[in-house]
Amino acid sequence: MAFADPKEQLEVIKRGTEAIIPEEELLLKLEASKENDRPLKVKAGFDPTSPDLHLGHGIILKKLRDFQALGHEVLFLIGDFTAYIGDPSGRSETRPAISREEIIKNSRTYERQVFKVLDKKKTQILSNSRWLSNLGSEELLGLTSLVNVSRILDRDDFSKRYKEGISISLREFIYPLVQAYDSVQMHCDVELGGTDQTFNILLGRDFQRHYGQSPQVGVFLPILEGTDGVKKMSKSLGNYIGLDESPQDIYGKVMSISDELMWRYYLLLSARDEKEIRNLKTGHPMDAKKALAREIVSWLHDSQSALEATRDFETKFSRRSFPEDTKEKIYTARSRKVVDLVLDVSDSVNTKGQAKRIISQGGLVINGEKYTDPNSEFPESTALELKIGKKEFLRVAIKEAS
RNA sequence: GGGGAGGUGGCUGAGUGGACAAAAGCAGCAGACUGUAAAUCUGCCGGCGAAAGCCUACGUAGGUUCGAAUCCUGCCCUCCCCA
Repeated sequence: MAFADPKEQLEVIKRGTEAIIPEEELLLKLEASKENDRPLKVKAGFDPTSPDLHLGHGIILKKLRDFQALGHEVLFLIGDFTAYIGDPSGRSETRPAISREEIIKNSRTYERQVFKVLDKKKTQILSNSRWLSNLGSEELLGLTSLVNVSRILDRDDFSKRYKEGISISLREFIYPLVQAYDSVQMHCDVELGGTDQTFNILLGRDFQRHYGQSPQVGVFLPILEGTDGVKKMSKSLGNYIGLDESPQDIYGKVMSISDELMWRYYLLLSARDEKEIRNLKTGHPMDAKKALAREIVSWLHDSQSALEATRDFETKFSRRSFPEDTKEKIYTARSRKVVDLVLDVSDSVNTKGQAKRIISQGGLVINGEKYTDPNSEFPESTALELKIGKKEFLRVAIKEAS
């Protein structure tokens, strides 16, 4: 296929990135690629430490997608071996160990989620255990001699931990080395990652050079803040929006971010150009937020689901009435108390204490009526509409216990 | 190898024999307010129980005691200093 003009390609690639190191080299690579009619190999690696990818990963996937649209080849690396080591990047403590089974399970879910964004035909999925689990100690030692301790301690996250007297395990020092070694094995031209990956990705350049390869170019993307607006989006902080979540959940979570954060999300996740965004800023913030939520849902699902999620949200919150596609549940009445009803039927309530708390604080509405006494009885009807807290809506069919 | 300091609820962190299901802050949840939010305010925030109360929990395993997060011993883990 014919590649576009390298300079134009570079412009597309640059959009939304934080840094390209070194930029001139990328241009050279793009030129060579066009000349030889050979696509660039673009790497991005994710460690399957949790079953869900989120919008933070989404930013990187989007950029990979850009590369694909320009005709390049994406090597999507599942860090099933590196997950086992635990990436210390940006961490203030050692990652908890994760079991093999979990890693395998998570890897599978990644493959599915990734293709919500990437073009299957231009993507190769690789696992680094393929070469890392057979890496001999001799070779590993060879890698360790390529890096100086002082250089590794220069890293912000390490030096901070060191100064604060927080433990650093030797295995964490190994992590950047094997990530860099991945690039050697994969012969990458480009590696994408968040800015927290700077050290690891640049180390890949040194390693490739050492192995006689032309060093990869690092393309760095901004780190997305989580829904709390302060910390980086991550599963362990619980402030994430998963790529795999339902349209309703994604929509709702986007709507729950602050106005300020919304503009950051626009910048990093929306396809809209600056002019459009500026235009939205003059309107009502809620409309802008709805537009963003809708855009993100249609990106991860489709426009039909986005429309439905919009409607659902409006009935639920703006009009505070019952959504159409409410979950239906059957409750086999072991008692007539509302606490038991809530406990058995709700997905979000797990203990009786929690059920009592929600009820006594006014979070339970049955058929439009508030129930504040946990021990009161629900009405004698075979079908009830429950609202539990602000987010959970249920239609419950009552079945008498036999 | 030697010496010292520690390990408390999701997190930070107080508590040094009974008043401790354990201060305070953060996070979370509910309510009010609103433009969905955010911010703010109010309340809740181990489990079971209508309640009285019971059970589980202060790294882990034992012990002392009428009574232990608090004292003793072994073990595990972390940090600092020296070698």
